[in-house]
Amino acid sequence: MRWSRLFIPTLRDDPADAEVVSHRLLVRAGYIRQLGAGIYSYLYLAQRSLLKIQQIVREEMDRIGAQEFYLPALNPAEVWQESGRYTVMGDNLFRLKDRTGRDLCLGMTHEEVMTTIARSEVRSYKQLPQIWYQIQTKFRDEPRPRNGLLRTRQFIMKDSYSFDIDPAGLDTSYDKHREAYCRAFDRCGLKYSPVRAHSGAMGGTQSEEFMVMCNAGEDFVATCEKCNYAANLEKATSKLAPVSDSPGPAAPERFATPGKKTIDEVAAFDGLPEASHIKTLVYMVGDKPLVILLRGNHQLSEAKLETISGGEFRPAHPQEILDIFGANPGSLGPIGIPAKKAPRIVTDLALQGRKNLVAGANADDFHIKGVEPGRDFATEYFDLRVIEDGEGCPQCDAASGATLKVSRAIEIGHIFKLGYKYSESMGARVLNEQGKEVAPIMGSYGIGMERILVAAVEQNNDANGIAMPRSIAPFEVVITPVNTRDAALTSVAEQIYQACLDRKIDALYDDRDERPGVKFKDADLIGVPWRVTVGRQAPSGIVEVTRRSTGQRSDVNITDVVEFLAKQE
RNA sequence: CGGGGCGUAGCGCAGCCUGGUAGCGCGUCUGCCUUGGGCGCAGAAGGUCAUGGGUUCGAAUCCCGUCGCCCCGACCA
Repeated sequence: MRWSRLFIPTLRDDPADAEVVSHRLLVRAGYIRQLGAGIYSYLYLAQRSLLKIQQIVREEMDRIGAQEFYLPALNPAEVWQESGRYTVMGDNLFRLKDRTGRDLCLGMTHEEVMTTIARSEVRSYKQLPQIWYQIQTKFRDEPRPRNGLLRTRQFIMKDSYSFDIDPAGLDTSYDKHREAYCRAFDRCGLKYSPVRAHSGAMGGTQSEEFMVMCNAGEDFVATCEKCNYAANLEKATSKLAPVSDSPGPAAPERFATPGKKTIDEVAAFDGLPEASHIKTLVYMVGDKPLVILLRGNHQLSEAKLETISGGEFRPAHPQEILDIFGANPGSLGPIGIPAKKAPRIVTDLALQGRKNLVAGANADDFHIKGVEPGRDFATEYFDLRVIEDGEGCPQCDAASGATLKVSRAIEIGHIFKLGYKYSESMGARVLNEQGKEVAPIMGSYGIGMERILVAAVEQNNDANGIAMPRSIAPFEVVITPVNTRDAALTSVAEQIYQACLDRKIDALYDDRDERPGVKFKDADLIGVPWRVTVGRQAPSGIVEVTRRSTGQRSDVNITDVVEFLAKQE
């Protein structure tokens, strides 16, 4: 392509409304323009890049035997009502009505549509396994779109769905996806890590996210510095330093704590560390209260709560708390809850085996000391807290001193064993070898296309702009004659450009009548990985090749330059 | 949904407090010049000041409403 004929609207200044690097650079480099909140137009450069990303993903999906479909984005509401997600997804689902008043929605993923196809067409275990995928636009009415292409309301996703006759089959489909994802992300030039992920209330048995560590990310990942442990913070566990409690009294003792409500106020008042206090939280699961006990200095993980709550939950309102406990937040505890309420009490593992603790007395301005879980109240134990940076790795020997580091990350892909949720709820059935009707077991697997682009820019940029990995760069090479009015230079440039095309190298010919500085700046900004500068040495048969990522330059004979370029990364 | 900020030329911004008919830099166009890192000179075009209402002789400026966008939080298969 000849740059003089292209629409590449680069900007000198950063756009005012862009914060994160990738957003700023993609706008400045003329890849994208915003149309509305969370809605972007992908201009020529972004489209070229995204098409390359999609092609890589497509090739890797095809390699594992997956079959590409093209499915409707516009879905009848009934399909989503059947799976239950019409209500579960709440306001995140874009909803609309057609002229006759029928309810429709815009697909945010395609479990429902895929399952609809499977249930009406797949009859026998002999037809399984199947892996079906699509690379299409998805719609989500995000409460808060942000960070350029990172979180948008319309985006391109590769999503695939596997159907297997049994869990072993699902394992195979899942593993195939894992491999395909690693290959695809490697080919895209990303540094990423698969991490254990929270599988949500869907009842999934296993789930991994593919994460790219960078500050623009919205997710948090805990990684071990010494082993391969890596988990989403929603899922991460840790080893805590053991706490030895003094024996304390034989039975809990009530004491006055006038005006002390928060853990740190009570701790300062009674002189015991925060870790010797019990934090009491109250949630409503449906219309039933759930009491959650944590160590005073620990944080509740709502993601972990979700796996044990058995339903939709929310923090209890002050009035509900008063009704249950007869006391206000700040003085709540597991002992002395009015018997007729008898709420379920769950306790974080960090409190198991502890004694001589302080909890609220369920009377305003009073606490109880000498509390021992198990002895003084009955409870179930679960992992319920959010781990913190610097805690011990759950996988390493405690003696090794290996600690976890919490970092921000972008989720570029997610693989997920769905189980029977959709096949059950939507009535997909096949006959097994015994002639018995069974629900196929499903997996669902997603990759965010724009997020690969975003992650690539986040990982590969400098003060001059983007340094795109070659495999997904809009162009692989830019040929830059230093002076377009010098026919000796332009004829060499033209010749190299044509030779690149013949050699199937994606080349951009910067034939603009601009000063060299302008061309260099623009080439650096848009991130073309290789530049061939046709300048002062051209008359003696030499051009200069510059690698964008490192700035490294080599003088190359004009006759060799195309082969040289073909060999580089 | 709660909190904060912003909306003036394609982009970045000033002007608003203290009302008097809109300005700067970059970009764009024309001509000259220049050609290895956003060069220089001269000239030009380009604005319903987000929008609706109000106050006023007069509103970008003051008041009220609405819309949009950004950030923080809540939320996020």
